[in-house]
Amino acid sequence: MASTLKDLARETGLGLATLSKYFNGGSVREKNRVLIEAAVSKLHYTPNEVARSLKTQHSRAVGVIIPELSNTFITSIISAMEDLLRQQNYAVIVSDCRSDPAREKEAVQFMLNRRVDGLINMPTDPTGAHLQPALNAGIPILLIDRLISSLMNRVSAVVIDNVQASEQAVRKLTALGHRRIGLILGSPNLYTTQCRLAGYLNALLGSGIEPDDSCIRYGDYTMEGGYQAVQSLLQLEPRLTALFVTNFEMTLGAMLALQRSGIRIPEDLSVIGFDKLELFGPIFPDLTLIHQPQQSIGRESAALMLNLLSNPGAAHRIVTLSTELSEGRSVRPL
Amino acid sequence: MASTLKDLARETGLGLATLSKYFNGGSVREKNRVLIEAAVSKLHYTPNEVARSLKTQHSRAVGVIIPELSNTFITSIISAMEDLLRQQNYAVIVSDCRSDPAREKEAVQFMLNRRVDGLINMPTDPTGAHLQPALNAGIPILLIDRLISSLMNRVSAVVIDNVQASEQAVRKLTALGHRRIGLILGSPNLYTTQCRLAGYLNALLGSGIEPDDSCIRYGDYTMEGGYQAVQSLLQLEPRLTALFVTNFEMTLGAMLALQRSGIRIPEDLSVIGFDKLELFGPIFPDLTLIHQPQQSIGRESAALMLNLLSNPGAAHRIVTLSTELSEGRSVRPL
DNA sequence: TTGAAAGCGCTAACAC
DNA sequence: GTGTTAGCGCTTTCAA
Repeated sequence: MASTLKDLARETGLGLATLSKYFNGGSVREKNRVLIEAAVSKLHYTPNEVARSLKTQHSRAVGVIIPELSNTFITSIISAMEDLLRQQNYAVIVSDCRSDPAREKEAVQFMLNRRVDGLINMPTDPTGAHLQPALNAGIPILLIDRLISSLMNRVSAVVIDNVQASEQAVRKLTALGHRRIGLILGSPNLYTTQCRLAGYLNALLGSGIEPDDSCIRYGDYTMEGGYQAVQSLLQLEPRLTALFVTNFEMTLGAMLALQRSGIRIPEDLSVIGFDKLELFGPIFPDLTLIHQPQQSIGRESAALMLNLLSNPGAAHRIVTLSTELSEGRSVRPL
Repeated sequence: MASTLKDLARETGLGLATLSKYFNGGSVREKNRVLIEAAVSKLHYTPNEVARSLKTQHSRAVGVIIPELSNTFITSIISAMEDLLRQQNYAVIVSDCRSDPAREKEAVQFMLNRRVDGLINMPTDPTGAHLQPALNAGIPILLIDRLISSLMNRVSAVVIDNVQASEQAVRKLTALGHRRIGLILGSPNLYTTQCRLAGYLNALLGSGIEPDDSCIRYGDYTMEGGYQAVQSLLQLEPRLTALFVTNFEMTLGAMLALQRSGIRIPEDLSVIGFDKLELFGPIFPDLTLIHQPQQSIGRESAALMLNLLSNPGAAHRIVTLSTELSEGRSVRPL
């Protein structure tokens, strides 16, 4: 259907090598350049990347495997990433594995069959077993948001400093005299959950506060989970004086639950939330929160992957981005 | 690096054709099947889809070009779509053109260079000029969410019945006696904006109400836009008694503005919103709204595309899905 | 600077 | 059922 280099060769009388060189930025005689360009527009020639991929053994495609596509935390990252990758002529093949390890594993094989040059993965399976085939294939792997300890030095990663982010938030509360501080976390087996818990514990211990399991809830990173966690925490005696919620959806759920219980913020309870400056801004303008730089995560990921792609020998790196504590008016001294 | 059919041939002593047949579901002698499977696992063979694509002239990839990746209305559609396409072994290559027609045009060419078998597009350029190269290439094109009138019969589409959705919402208000009904729309040049305006006008005229331009605002489909539109509409004299907001983000913005102005719903104003049952549910549980079936849009799109892909001659179809009016408590008789 | 020719890994005649 | 072979559209030696 589409025209090929052969068609161009016939049209211009030139050889394949000359044409190929022209399209790959080599220098050709001026009069041939003109000849080629005329033929290109006459025949509507466009290079066939599939053939090119087969020959060069580079698909100029990267596979992106994520746990959820309809989550703006993830898609803002992907969006920034895709932008940079496509600028370098890399195609982004996405696969949403719905937080299902089995699908995730299939997705890896799917990507390998298509011979992607690299793999970017926000992992669902915390063991990283699904990545073994990609490691065998020898393509660069980049994790985002979540590390996998058993894969250190074999993959790169872009994450935020979860321990420090959480510690900073909780220290802010302890510094103001709070000692009964509630914590709402995601699923226990997630990397980010564990780090954010560690940061919380660090902060408490740093202030000589004995951690109390009854102040901690696991809310699955969903709005519903945040809502229920708050309802459950409100039963506690002695009451909490402060609360730290560790992702966007749960913060939303928690705020709604608090609002409906008639809890005043910060008079009755100091609250620090997580993520999405731009969305919370209009909805809860006074909320103090930890903000993750999604754009930077996406850009760093793309840059790191592009670097691994063009320097096949390059050592793997872990890039840790820091978060920002955005001060609102939802926290007050005890 | 990776092993090839040739390697398998050497290992098993079989010919290429036999191996190829085996991998494409043909029948081979039982003892050869065993032989092949042993060799496959020994050599870690995985078929090279790039080579296959070149040979068959089918990439088994579809390009998805959208105006925004960090928008859950869009990504819930893509998510459902990608799921079905990957099940049929189609790769989904995404490109976020940031609502920029120039990028959108580049994205089309990018996809064509990669020889995608089909293109799915939520169009930014309402003229459809960017799709011309894809039409020339003869690959199936599927529009989602927005039609392009000049391309009728040359592309397929999956849309919701915007006129009917809007008309239904506004008729509900007129039936209850409302005559001063505010309308908040997206950008004037968008297909959906025009349809939703048409539905509004139909409903008013059906009740003998003279439309009044001063009741209509264009809010760019953003939360900020919805917020400002409400502030502007609140100045009107005589006052509105009802309001219809035509997408998710603007509904959110409008509700916040109303809440902050101390307007009681439905006592002071009847309100009907748009989209996202599941998110509004927890936030504004009593809101009456028009709900678009995103999952169905995604599934229908995938099914339609798969059909076009396997029946190259198939005629283009426009699939119109209907919306659902979810009754809350934000509307009352005048 | 240019052209001829080989080959990337696969599929699909075709002959056996 | 199986093997041989040509060729998809490109890049890349190598020689001119």
